[in-house]
Amino acid sequence: MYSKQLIKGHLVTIILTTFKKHGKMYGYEIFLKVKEISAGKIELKDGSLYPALQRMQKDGLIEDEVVHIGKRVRRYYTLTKEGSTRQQEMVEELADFIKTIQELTSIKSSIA
Amino acid sequence: MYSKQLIKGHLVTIILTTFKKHGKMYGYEIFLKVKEISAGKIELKDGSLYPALQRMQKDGLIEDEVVHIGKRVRRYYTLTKEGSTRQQEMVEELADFIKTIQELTSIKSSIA
DNA sequence: TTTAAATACATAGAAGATCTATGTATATTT
DNA sequence: AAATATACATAGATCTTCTATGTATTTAAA
Repeated sequence: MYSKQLIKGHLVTIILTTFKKHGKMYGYEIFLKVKEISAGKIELKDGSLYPALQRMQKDGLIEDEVVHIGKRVRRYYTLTKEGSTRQQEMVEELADFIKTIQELTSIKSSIA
Repeated sequence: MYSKQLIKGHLVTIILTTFKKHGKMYGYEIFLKVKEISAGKIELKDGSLYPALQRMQKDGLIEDEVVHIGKRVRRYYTLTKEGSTRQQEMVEELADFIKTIQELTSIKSSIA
């Protein structure tokens, strides 16, 4: 399980990335998928997930569609084009960042 | 320049990592070093840096030493053992996390 | 020599994301 | 019948970082 701090800065990245792999998902499904594909390292809290989904929709990253399953309500979300672009940007930036950090800590760079 | 959001979650990691490379530093020096070694991609704000240093000291990650340079005051900081350990943990966790994220986005895993 | 820029630290208050805690219901399993 | 899983939601707290501001010295430029 990753630290709270780490999840904190990357909730949107995590959710967007999960959408990239699975097209259409509802909140609870996202929770399950993220847990599964992260091998249990990421367990989103519903108190974080649902507000995040609302924010992301407001920001135009995802779109929703309400479906009635028996007496239950399910709110399905799909990535928008903007959301897809954003996902790519965020992952690339993160990869670049960790590269920078790792260069700093390498033995080579600390001797040079 | 990395996005504000990205810096936001990793200020402490950035600062600790810079200490790992350079032993003893004062605030403004950290600002300069980080800017230099990140090739301008990270420019810490003093309003973020100084409070962060105070927090980190309170948390036992760094120790300070006040030095008078002429009429100026410089507050030098050094990594504690705990700070050094924390730095390693944070970088390792971040590397693991980005690996998880990247696995999710790879073509292979999205086809499989 | 006045002015601007760089050096050096600091704090107050705002903004924003996420967490904890709580609430409401239905469906399924024990 | 009770417990657990499914499903969504919100209020308020917390924490980090940002913006804005303040103070003061030193150096470079005009």
